[in-house]
Amino acid sequence: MQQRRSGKAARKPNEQRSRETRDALIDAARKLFVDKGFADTGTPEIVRAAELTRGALYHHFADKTDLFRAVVRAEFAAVAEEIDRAAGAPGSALEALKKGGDGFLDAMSDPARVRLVLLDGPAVLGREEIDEIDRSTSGDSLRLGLEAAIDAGELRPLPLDALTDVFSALFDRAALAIAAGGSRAKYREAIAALVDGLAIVPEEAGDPPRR
Amino acid sequence: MQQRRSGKAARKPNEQRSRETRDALIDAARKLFVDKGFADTGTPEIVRAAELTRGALYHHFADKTDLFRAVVRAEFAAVAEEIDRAAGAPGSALEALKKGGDGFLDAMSDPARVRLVLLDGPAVLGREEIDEIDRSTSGDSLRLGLEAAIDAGELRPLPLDALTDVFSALFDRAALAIAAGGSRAKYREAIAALVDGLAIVPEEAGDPPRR
DNA sequence: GCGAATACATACAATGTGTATGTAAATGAA
DNA sequence: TTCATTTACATACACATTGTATGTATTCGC
Repeated sequence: MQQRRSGKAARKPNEQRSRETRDALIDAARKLFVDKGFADTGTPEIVRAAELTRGALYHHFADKTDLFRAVVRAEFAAVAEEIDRAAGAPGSALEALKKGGDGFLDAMSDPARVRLVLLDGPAVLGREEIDEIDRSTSGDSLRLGLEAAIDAGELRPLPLDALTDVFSALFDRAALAIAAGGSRAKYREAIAALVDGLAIVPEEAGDPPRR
Repeated sequence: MQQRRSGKAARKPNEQRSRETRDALIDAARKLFVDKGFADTGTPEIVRAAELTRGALYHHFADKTDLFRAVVRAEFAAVAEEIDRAAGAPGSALEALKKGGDGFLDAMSDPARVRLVLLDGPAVLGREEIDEIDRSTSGDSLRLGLEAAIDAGELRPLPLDALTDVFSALFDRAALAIAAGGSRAKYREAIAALVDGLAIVPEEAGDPPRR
């Protein structure tokens, strides 16, 4: 016989082993980063939780920040997926925007996620990198939605960059506030009012929307 | 003769000495926190820049975070002062809001300040404490402005908490984007459009504002 | 089956944080 | 004035954490 199969639980192929180790580290780190923040979480604690050693961590990640990066990326990916799944049928461009916004707030209903994506993320990785991650995962769907609405003549034409950014800020803050105990209904109302305010009402339709 | 006045540069009274030391620490820390971030700035570096020792730092501040807190508080105070100074004559409630917004963006035109107040601040001290500092310094002027505009019938009635928060987010993001090189004019236009969208147009005035 | 690469574990060096302790000058009461 | 106390630091230290260097067992590719 070869050295394998000697009763001692054979090792898994490298690829699977690596993936499992990485995932274990990311999972453990996510929990700790969320509970105590990036700065107050040490690598010894992370590997203890993952039942590994720091050697494994520094083999798979360049440093602690790089592990955090992986955690945040995974979180963004999960958010994007949830939003996509909740997107549903198109309808009007404005409707799509609204749906997307709701999807975002749903996806962000987890305070842990909010902390990672909106608080520690930008501070640790920098806004620049966070924006890049955002674009690469959620596919710039907000910008596209706004552009479509403007092109469809449903929304007043405004600088797209700024508008996108400003709406993104709106939703981010709403998510932050809701995670902190704020009333989701009130934030939805406020945001809806802002969107409606930018909507172009068909000439003869009379009054602007009242609700 | 007494031991004083022996040519060796007498020490200053305690109060003044303390104030100068604290200020020196805060100044040095501010510069470093801005340049390299909170986490990557060590206390040895700070005291070296301030030409003091860590003993002085830990005498005046509970820990590194407490020093950061002092830096951020000073920054908020400076912002509030600038805004107040730029406030000028009242005019309509909506005008006051606009003035306040411009004042904020002016005060926030320093990227260093943006980083302290909008990036590292919330991450290090927590959003809760930052909000409290904000309220205690800028005196909740945004909320009051919005409330006044609503009461004056110039703005659609919406949940004040959420509206305040959402507008605050708008301005914060604009400041962030402008500090990162974005076009101030575009953000002003986008925000102005949002405000106008919420404005109540007098019954007979006809079209909603176009610009 | 064998050399090379992979996936770790262990040991180590450097740095930073907070604390304990020591000291000189300022303060305040007698 | 004197002297005890408090203030404002400086110095020394104990501890934790980070990243790196090194060692080792498998697995991979030929």
